[in-house]
Amino acid sequence: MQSITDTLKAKVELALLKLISEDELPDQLVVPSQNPKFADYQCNVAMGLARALKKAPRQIAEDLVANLDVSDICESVEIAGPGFINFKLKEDFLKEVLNGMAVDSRLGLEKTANPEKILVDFSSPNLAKEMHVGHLRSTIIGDSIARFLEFEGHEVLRMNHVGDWGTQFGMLIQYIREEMPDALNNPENFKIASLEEFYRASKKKFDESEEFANASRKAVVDLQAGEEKTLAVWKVFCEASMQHCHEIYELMDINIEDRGESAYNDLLPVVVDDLKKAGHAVQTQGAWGVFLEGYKNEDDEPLPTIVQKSDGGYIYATTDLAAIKYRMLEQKVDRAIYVTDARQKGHFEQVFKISELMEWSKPGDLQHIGFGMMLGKDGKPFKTRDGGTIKLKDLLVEAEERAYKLAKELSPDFTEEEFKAIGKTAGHGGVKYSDLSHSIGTDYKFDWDKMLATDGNTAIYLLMTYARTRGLSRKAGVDVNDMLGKAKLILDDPQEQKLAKKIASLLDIWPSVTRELTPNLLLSYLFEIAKDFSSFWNACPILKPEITQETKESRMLLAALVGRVIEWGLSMIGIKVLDKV
RNA sequence: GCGCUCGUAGCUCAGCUGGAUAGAGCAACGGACUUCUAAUCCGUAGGUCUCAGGUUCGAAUCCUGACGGGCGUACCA
Repeated sequence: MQSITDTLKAKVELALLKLISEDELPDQLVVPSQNPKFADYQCNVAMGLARALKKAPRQIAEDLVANLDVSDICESVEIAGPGFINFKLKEDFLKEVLNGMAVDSRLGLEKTANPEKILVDFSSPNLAKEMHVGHLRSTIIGDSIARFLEFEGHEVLRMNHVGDWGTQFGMLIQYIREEMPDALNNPENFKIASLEEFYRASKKKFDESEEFANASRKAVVDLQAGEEKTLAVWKVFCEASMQHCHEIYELMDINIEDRGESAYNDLLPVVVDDLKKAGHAVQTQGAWGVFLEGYKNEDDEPLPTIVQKSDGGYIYATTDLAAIKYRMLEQKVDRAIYVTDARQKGHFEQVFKISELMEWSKPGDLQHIGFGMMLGKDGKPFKTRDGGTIKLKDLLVEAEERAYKLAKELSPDFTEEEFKAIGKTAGHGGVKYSDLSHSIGTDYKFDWDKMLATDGNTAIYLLMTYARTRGLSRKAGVDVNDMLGKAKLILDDPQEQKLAKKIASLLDIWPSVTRELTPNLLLSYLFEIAKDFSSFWNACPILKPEITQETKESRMLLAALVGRVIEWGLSMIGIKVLDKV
């Protein structure tokens, strides 16, 4: 469906083309009015065109309006101030838009006209250790972006580029060899109770025993040489660790496909060879590196991106390049999006540039989305009381417990089953929501109390708003969704009008959310619609006896639309709604 | 040194492809419950958008420079 802005834009463009040529058209022809006092929508182009047209802005505005026919959708068009053109919407048109949204399973949001194959690289923990809060943002943001793109109609590959290779694995392999020989005979029964402890125990032995340390180093060599028995132990370990990860993914309702770094092992020498042959990689202080323009060291000398170490080993740039080559050339993806911590920005810039030099990708094919740090309430990195790393599992369990307790406290008459459902949804959902309600790029402070607050921009507030629409159905004895496509809208009360406009503006918000990949924009919209619904709820009775049948049905229809928008919107960040909260 | 990034209300944060009087939540203060779930709503107050220049009819937004914080700076990821 065309959004109201787009509908207006098309008409303004038509009128404007009578005054100027097509390549003189400004970018933003129509925008929603910032202050509803002025208008619903406004056009600000007259001021900008004054110089080019050598006319007073007000005159241009008048000429534009003279050529403009919006009588079917606008109640009034007024010129104000220096040359703002203000549009006031016709109620019938607003109703038309809402009715269109009501009967569409996608709320009027169209699929993309150009579906692409898009890879989203996210989560990507290191298998040597248990997942911790450091993996949270990548997992949550990546999943949400994948959901956006899937909803848009793209083919999305959700890839878990797990760290399953490297020197730290030697130690762990040797530990299994010595302490858990059973694992080798019965790999299917092998389970690591606590990865963290396992790592710590291995590390301890490594530090204490010279013999063990040497054996560990040997294990790395064996591993890289592809020695069969060592590979078998490694595999056992990786699978056990991966199982841990997927327990967490299941808790968080996240779908992702694993493909470890080790999958690119065979490609590493090939990639370096490619770079050498193309003349991009050159020898530098015993290593091989690519000198890119614009990278300098302290002495203003060119700085290379190392792709092969002086000892012949490969490093992360090599692995990432191999993955890019594989993804672009073999998997033939149109685009790849990397969701990692913002500190890796420089690294990806370099790797992307090298890929472009090799013509594996074009500018824009590869995108790095860097997120800021998750900090504690005090503004310092989020840690346990004694300064340790917080395990992701522990965080999720605590979130669930806190939400469960809160529900018990506030709605004591609910059933145990309902408490549990709220614990899970509001707990895990709250973690997702508090993360995604902030802009991705900047650091944000995590605060338990804020995450679980019943007011403000939180998951609970939205869940509760949705539950209200369900409660209304129960009370009325009729599902509000039955009104979709059936009831006739009446928008007499200011709160009804405000809410109706907010619902319609989804059609404007969503395209920029998917274009810019900004979950926080979607969530602040959902919060606004929930707020407007609450105001409406308080001002506009629905089931009171004095309410006419028509008004009742119209208001139930509005409630149904709000419910559907919230249900859909939360699903875009991986939260399922509940009938009772 | 160089590069990236941030600086907006007491606090947490939006807004940053330039538009009218800079927004929201929390906290503060004042109101509304024999309720359609008050886990809510209505209202009040709160600002030199770090600072200084510049571009522009118009700057929180773009440019330059300072100041302050965070991060990155060749063989870790």
